[in-house]
Amino acid sequence: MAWTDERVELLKTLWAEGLSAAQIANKMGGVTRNAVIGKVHRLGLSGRATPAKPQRGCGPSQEPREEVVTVKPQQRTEIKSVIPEVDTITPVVLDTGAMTTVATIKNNMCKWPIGDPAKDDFHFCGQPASMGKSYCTHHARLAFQPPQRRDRPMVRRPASALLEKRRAAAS
DNA sequence: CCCTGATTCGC
DNA sequence: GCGAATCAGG
Repeated sequence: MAWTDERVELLKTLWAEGLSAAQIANKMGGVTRNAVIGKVHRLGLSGRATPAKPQRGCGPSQEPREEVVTVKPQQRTEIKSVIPEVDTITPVVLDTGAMTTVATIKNNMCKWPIGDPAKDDFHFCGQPASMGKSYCTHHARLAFQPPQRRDRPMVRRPASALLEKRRAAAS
């Protein structure tokens, strides 16, 4: 599938529309999200309302986009009661929106570090973690990111036959 | 595990 | 120019 004038136009439209690369790819068909992203970059139109994108390394310039967000009085469910007894030491009972410090951390609590360990506001996630686990379900997936192919030094796709095969499968 | 965009670089 | 593989992150 080639990038015809029409397809490029559609791509730009959908991209401006706020659709993700995958969604665009699915909508257009014949292309993968990678193709879409690649094309988007080549067209020079990247990063629109893209959240979470602090540029590789450490982006120096960050748009001070200050927007007034409506504060929603999120009603918290009573999950606090789930937290079992606090045997042994730890007289500190900071829970109500407070933080879980190294002193209050329990075996069944997520040990995902939050904040700067050098600062005193450093604490842990503290969310319920599976028995024997160190993190909650959300942080566990971050901690155990599946090994993403590290055989080759970088990109190395020599077998063109394999490419054709994958292409066919994708199409 | 799902997902997002960003980047590299053989083709 | 293209886009798969990979990276980096939510």
